Amino acid sequence: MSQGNTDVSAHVGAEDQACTVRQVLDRVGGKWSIGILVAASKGPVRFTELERSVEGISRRMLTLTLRQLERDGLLVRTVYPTVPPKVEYRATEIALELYDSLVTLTTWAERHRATIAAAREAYDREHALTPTS
Amino acid sequence: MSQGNTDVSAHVGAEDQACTVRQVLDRVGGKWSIGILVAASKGPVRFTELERSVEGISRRMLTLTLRQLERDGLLVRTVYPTVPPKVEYRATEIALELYDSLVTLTTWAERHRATIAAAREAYDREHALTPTS
DNA sequence: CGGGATCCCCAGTGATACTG
DNA sequence: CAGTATCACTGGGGATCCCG
Repeated sequence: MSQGNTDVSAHVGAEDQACTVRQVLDRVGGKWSIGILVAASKGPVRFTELERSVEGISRRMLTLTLRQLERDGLLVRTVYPTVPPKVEYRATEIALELYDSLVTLTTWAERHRATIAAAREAYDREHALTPTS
Repeated sequence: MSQGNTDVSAHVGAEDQACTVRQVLDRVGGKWSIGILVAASKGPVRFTELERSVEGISRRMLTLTLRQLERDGLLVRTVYPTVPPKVEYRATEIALELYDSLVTLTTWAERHRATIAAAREAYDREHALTPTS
């Protein structure tokens, strides 16, 4: 707290920040959370729509992830008691805000994509050389 | 190759964004990555220092995570061939940039901490009600 | 259609001991 | 000091079947 940090009134220390970040990561770090969030951020979406759009997800994981996101208040589940059951999932305000924040990470990745690729290549080469160099 | 723009205003589709975010998440989504990054962002740090500062981490996971971060070019490993071996880990530029981006997530979490807590409580209550209402 | 319940597998992780 | 090696465990996630 020796330094005036972001406008957020909070003056969390580095350790606390790490902790807070972890909380977010635990929330959206799941293998499918982001995909679902993305799909739902474009408007209400139905279960089977998600099943197709997220691509690769199983029914089980779709349900589980949906429940988790709903529990955290990132999605709203609406059931229409029609003859063929119909359920819609809608992203909440905070989910959309979160999505915006995630874009920051995307830009970071875009910016340094080449750098990271180079670093990996260098690392892999250096660790594949025959010992007894 | 088809894209040569540096300004991230690029029009990546939602699906691509989800994919990109996942890449970042896979990189720092590990249980210990953030903690190490935080510790290393404050200046060069030694192995045992990390072992103590990250608190809770095992030698094995420290090594593994360190290697992964090094491979991705987020950390630089420097070995001093002194009598007692000495190795220092230093966060790179892009790691510090990433850290900045992660702060965005922190602020999000701070802002909506109460909202999320309330959502959870509501969800849990609603799903614990005695059947046969 | 939209799930819940069950079984199973394996990647990630922890604990401990050994080495240069 | 800074790792590496080995073993054992856990739970995240896939597959499948069933139900309202």
